[in-house]
Amino acid sequence: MTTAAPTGSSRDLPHPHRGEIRLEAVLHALSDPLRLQVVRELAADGGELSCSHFDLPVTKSTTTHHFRVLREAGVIRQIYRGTAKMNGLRRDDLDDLFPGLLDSVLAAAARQAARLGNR
Amino acid sequence: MTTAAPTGSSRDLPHPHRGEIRLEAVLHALSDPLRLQVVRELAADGGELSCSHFDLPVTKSTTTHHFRVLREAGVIRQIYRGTAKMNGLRRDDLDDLFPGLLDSVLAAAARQAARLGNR
DNA sequence: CAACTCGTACGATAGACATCGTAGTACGGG
DNA sequence: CCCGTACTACGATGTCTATCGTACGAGTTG
Repeated sequence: MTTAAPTGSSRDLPHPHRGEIRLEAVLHALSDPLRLQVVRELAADGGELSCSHFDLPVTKSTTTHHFRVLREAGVIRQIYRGTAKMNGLRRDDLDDLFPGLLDSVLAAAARQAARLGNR
Repeated sequence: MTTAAPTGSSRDLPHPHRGEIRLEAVLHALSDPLRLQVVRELAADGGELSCSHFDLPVTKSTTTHHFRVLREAGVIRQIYRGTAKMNGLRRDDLDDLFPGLLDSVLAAAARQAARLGNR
């Protein structure tokens, strides 16, 4: 299935180059509750998750929109793998540009979730 | 008589209680370039600065707006001192709620400023 | 090929936000 | 007591954003 090629998908998605990632855009991307939740799950998983894995309380159109915001801000990397689109955190790039930032935000999110009664 | 009250000012500004500060609101407040710049200057100073100390490329109305966003997000504390309004970072509260977050953001901002040619 | 799944594109809409200008309020000093 | 300084309040405006619905495109599989 799909031979052994690296998912020779022809559909490519535009990602900002590492040097183009702006702190303000990253913070803005993370300031939305749904997007922050997505990032938390991606971080917890550590690997790649398909868009459909997330059960967000919005329509698919809106989900697409949020994933694009995350991708264009440089927070996640998206690649097509067959019919699914896989999402992964750009940990390497973010840690290189802003050391400790992602971990602090994730820790803060976890802390707040615990404080407010995580469910 | 406010006896030994600190600057017995009668004008009080509404601040969120420590437990009401939301991570998303903080991130959103910091995602604006002007507000991030203000926070950086406040952090660098360490103390309190008046609104008029900042030379932002916007009108005073807009400046007022940005300071209110920062205050309502719980990032800064504002108090009237005579005719001036002094602004200070809520380091204690932020560090307690989200340890390391503020420092990471400040470090990231400094890093990006250096990378993009700070002037 | 046809059907199905996954996700996109586009258009619409309501709300939020950054910005301004003008008019007004609070304080302190001459 | 009047004026200047510092900041606010309000209204207007253009832009951005989150959301939806419907129609479509790309892959996989029967």
